[in-house]
Amino acid sequence: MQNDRTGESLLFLTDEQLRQGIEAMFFAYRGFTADPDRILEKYNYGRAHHRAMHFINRVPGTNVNNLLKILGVTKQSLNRVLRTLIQDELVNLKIGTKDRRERHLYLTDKGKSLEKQLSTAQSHRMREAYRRVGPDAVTGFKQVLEAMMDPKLQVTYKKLRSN
Amino acid sequence: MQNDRTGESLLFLTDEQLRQGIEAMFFAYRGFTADPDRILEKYNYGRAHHRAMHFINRVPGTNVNNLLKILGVTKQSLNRVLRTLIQDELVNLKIGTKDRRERHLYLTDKGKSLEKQLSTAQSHRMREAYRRVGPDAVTGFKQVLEAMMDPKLQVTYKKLRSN
DNA sequence: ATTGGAATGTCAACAAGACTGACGTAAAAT
DNA sequence: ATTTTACGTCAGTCTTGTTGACATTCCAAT
Repeated sequence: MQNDRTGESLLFLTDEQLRQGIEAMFFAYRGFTADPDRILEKYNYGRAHHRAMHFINRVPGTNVNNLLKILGVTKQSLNRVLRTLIQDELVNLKIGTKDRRERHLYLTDKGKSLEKQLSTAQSHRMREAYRRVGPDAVTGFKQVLEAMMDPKLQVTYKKLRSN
Repeated sequence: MQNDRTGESLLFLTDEQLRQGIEAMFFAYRGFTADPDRILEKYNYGRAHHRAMHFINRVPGTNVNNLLKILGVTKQSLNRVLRTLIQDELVNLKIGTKDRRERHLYLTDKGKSLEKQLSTAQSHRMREAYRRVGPDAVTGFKQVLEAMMDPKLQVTYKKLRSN
């Protein structure tokens, strides 16, 4: 017997249904990163560079500490990436005026251009997926993802929305 | 029939909406892997071991080549992981009877037990998320993820469902 | 029966990207 | 004056991915 798709049926979610969700996440994430990865390879950058650029673009002028919290890596790990991005003039440092210990991060025009290229590629796949499944599915998609986040990251995620 | 707002509203998908989707994937994937990662650490295994065990459990008796296609890594990379899993007696090899070049992979009882532990942890988070958002959102979630996969992986994903 | 190619394993070398630990410097806060 | 914070950096390690080269086994076609 099939479960009817009412609220009650969620109490009887099968292992199989949950496994499908797990596998969907796994395979979809591969697709999600595939297009930017191809572009990054040409410039000898990796996913770590992409993520840094994405969030520097999203929160221009962020300091390093804030970026660390968003990315969830160590400062040593981020520093390695930032160093190359600054050397290659994709990212600019500005020392804080109020607190001169802080470094504020900005994308240069060159950085903005690459970031645009990457996000366009990534968005394109997402836009296509959205188009195929329709707006209601998109709403559900975002709701489930948000509910799967760690509480702290959920807060971070919501804060980004209000920028 | 599709929602009649479909075509229209999607034409106005803003960069902002797409960016939110990108960030939701990024943050949610962190949550998705967080619980199993904590368990794996105790046994000195990594995500690669988890993935291998997951799919060996899912497709018992799979040969190496098939597993390689699912995982999308090189045989050398997989081999390193399999070697430790076999040494630790989590995975069993059986040489094919029909084609004796092939190695068929199975989880041992010990392997099944760890896999169960990992999938329980991962499913728990997903079940909670599903419960909070309701069944319609879950449907949308899976639809978008499926639409985001590379076509070949989409086929792989569907094949797994019919096991 | 021989041979070509497929499936698999294995060695070596390497790189990205994560980690920990330790240390240094500048500047803000107490 | 001292402590704390923000940031950078050096060194070493680990996982997980990569290429390339080579060996073994053995099915299948000639």
